[in-house]
Amino acid sequence: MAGTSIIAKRLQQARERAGISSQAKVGLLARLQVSSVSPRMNQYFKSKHAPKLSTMVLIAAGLKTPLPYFYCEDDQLADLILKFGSLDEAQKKQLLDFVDKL
Amino acid sequence: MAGTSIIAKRLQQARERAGISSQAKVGLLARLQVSSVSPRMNQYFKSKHAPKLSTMVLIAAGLKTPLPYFYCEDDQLADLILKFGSLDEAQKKQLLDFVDKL
DNA sequence: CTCGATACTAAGAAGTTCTTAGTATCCCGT
DNA sequence: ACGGGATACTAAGAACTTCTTAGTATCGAG
Repeated sequence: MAGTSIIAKRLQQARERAGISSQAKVGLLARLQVSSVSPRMNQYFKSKHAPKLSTMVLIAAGLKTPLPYFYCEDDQLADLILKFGSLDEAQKKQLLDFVDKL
Repeated sequence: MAGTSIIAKRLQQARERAGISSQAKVGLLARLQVSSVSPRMNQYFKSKHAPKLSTMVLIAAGLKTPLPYFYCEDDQLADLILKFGSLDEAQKKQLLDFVDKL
């Protein structure tokens, strides 16, 4: 049984944000094997099992969401990670400058 | 065999930052079983195996480093995650306000 | 060169996820 | 109300991964 449920919570949020109509379709975007994608994704969404890292990399790519987002318990930091991913290079630099001056 | 080597790279950086003299001692801080901590940690540092999530949670706590840091490929974002962890609540709020205005 | 500490490896034991084969539930159209 | 399709969910064994044991290798200090 999976220890924490960080991944399940973030998967659900990312799915909602992307407006994906089923758990299984999240797995299909990650190019997981069609025949088992539905129970497998359900196991992740219900945190019955934790996906191994290489699987989580595929899912993160499929959802176009930074990998560390799915391992982040802190909601504020999760939000920051998400927004960082949408910035252009100049904005990223600005943000890093700002944090150094705090 | 482990897919990526994100974790290994971040473990090494966190270890150096904390000034810990051996791979095994990182595992001891995480309260891993003494008898197998040395090969086990070596497997993580060399990315022969990937620690399961519940183990990585312990290691992150032992190193007083945010968990998502160890799953972050992007160096800029890794840096941001690290620094976010050291801010007080007021500073975190300032940072989140700033990113929204970008 | 020897010692202690650290790094590393192979291979089987132990534990986990992944697949198969379903059932359950929800919602919509008739 | 009923049937059908889509989605959600579960048990249990197959397949695969990590974890443990039992070492060897390497490095630096004395």
